[in-house]
Amino acid sequence: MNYLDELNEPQRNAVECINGPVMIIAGAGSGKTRVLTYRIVHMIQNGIDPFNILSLTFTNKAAAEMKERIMKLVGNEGKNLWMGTFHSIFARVLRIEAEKLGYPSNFTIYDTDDAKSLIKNIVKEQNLNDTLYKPNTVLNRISSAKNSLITWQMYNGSVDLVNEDRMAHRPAMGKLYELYAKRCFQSGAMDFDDLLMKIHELLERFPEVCYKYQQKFKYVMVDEFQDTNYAQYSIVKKLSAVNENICVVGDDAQSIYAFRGATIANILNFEKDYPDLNIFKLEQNYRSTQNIVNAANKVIAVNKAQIKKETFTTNAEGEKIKVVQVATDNDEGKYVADNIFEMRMRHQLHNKEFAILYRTNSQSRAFEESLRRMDIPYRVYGGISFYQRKEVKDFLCYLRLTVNFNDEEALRRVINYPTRGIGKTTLERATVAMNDAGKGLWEVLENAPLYGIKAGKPVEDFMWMMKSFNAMLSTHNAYDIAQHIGKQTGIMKELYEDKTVEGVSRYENLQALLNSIKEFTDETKVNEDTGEVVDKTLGSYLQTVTLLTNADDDKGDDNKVKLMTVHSAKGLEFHTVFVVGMEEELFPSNMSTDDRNALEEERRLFYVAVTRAKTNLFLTYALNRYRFGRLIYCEPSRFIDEVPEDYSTFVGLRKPTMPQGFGNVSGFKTLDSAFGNTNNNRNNFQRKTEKPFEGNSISKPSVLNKPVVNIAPMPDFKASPNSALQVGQTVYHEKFGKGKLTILEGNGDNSFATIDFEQLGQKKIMLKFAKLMIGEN
DNA sequence: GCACAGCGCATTTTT
DNA sequence: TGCGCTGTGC
Repeated sequence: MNYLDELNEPQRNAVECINGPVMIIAGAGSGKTRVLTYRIVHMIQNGIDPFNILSLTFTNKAAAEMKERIMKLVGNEGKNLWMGTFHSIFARVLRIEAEKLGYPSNFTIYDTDDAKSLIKNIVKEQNLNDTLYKPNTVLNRISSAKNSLITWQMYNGSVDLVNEDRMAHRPAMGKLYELYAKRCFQSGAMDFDDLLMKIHELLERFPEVCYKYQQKFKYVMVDEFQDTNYAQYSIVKKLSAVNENICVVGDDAQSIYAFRGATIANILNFEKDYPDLNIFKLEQNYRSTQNIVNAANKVIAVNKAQIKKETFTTNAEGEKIKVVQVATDNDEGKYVADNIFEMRMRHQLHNKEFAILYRTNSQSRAFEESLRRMDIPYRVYGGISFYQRKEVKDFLCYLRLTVNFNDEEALRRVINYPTRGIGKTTLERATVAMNDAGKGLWEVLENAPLYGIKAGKPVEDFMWMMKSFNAMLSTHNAYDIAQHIGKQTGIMKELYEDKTVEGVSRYENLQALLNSIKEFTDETKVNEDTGEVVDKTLGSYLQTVTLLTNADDDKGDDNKVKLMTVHSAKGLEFHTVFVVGMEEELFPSNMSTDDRNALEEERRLFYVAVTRAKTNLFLTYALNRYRFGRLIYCEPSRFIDEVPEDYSTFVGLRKPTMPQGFGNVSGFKTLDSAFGNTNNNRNNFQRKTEKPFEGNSISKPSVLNKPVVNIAPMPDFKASPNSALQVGQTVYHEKFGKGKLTILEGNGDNSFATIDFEQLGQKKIMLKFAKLMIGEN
């Protein structure tokens, strides 16, 4: 069968348009991967050499899957494609060209933990306030500079940036950037952002190198274009400047990584940069029911910033989206587990067809408990990856140091692990000497007397041992060296003898790591660029390993319910999806509610969550939730309101409580009232009510977030400054009317007022959102 | 150098 | 709440 016949018209047009600049706007579930795959197949079948095709993705997994699909269609030729993540592809190029930039070709890649640890050290060495200069804060600042291709020299030369830092009371930021960059360089290390910035520098400074890769990559494709940052776009643009065969695929509605420097501006600039651009829009959704697609469209339409597009589907109308209110986070867990149990039986579904999606990882606990209690197998995604585990990282640092003595972070990590009597003082003195002399830590320790410090026998022994490891590099493969290191350092023995539960698991983890290294040395790999067999040295192994993440060792086929953040659910689909914790402050996150762009990103995130569902979608929220150890009241998320009633059904499981507002007023019915229970007792959410999934759902109330009672309009409502508020005052709320302020608590953005409203009773209100006007007493 | 108590602080994270 | 970091006491 001809692959072109499997495509709808816009899909086919996009596949067939292989020359010149192309932009494919692909709505959720519109068959994007299929289009990308077939487009490459189409190129190859039209005589384009796979060696000349570069295809960039965001995860190794996505790349691997696509490559596999292509190889099914074109055979082994597909192996010659350059397909991978931005970082892995460019790391490969940088290995070849590193020396031009003054780096060793076996440079180390610092992961985020290495970077933070280095920053922490620098902040300490500079005697700076570590609450002001938190590693995260500093790294984010440096990272966003790098993502915008701003070097430390440019940074310090920019009046705006320097001023910004001064205003934020962090005047040393530019200096920290400089020191950080220099230390990385000295360590022969690049962080993730460097992999992009340095490639750009390479192409910019060495025209002949640039030309070489422009000739090589005659066709360039970029997936998830909405998630690229400025640096990535600049690189891609440069690479394709000669042939201009560049194809980008993305969906602005699914841009959820702006917080990491991704910018939708790239989509808009693309249209500007390539006036003869061919644009294709894939708007037919093959994944979800009409109810889900329509609801998603309505939700995303609330955003102001977006490219116009309307997805549609010819799928069945489907069941309505269930909006579920429960009393507490534990009830939410129970509700979801009960429903999975029930639906599994009733519709013959597998565990793996269910997903529970939440905004923050910490929400997983309640669900884990309830799933365990019902014996439903599940898997939690996210959290720390295998390679970030302490024992794994420690071991990898030995390997890193063996290959690159200048790798300062690795050196610091292992120099006294297992303990060998090299203490803080030695390292502190060496650090001072290192900074004075502008040399690396290894060099200072190696020539300690030269720098006026005593290193001592333990240091000498350690360095001698490391050199002996290093000497094995040319004679032994990665596995042999790794095993030798495990023995020689005593790490394996130490962990083996630890018989605690954690100790056993640590030992197993190291065994797993060793196994994966063995796998690496056993299988023959061919460099896709040159066709030569990849060597099995430790250096080669380390090149591949740093860029792997937990998303890559996904055992996605297990038949288990999947628990993950909405972010990590991107690109996936499930029969039934529970989007849980649909509450203000949680989703949208409280970090996002005071900034329009951030809020719109949260909404796009919600859009991503909704569009993961094929058949059934539940949106659940709790009225009370334990957060940071306290029981707090929650308001339903504003996003719930944005899901039109035409496509949704409200399921009330517990009598809603008054204090949060949105209570049982004007036509709002709960299960209790549907059952004729007119108990009007407020605050009785402790009371056990009916079991979930008994199917007594009723129409979603229309009052959520809308004025609940007729309140006489207040002419000229003007909020008083929060600082002027006092307990006992009569205040006016824009929507809730007149009331008496009874409690004031918190401060700044976290200020709350409890107000006894004349019409509505007590409510706790966050001052950041609800401005109050002070009335006359 | 280690074990433990106490404090403070909490997003999301393809690389 | 629960984790990670810091300081104290052996």
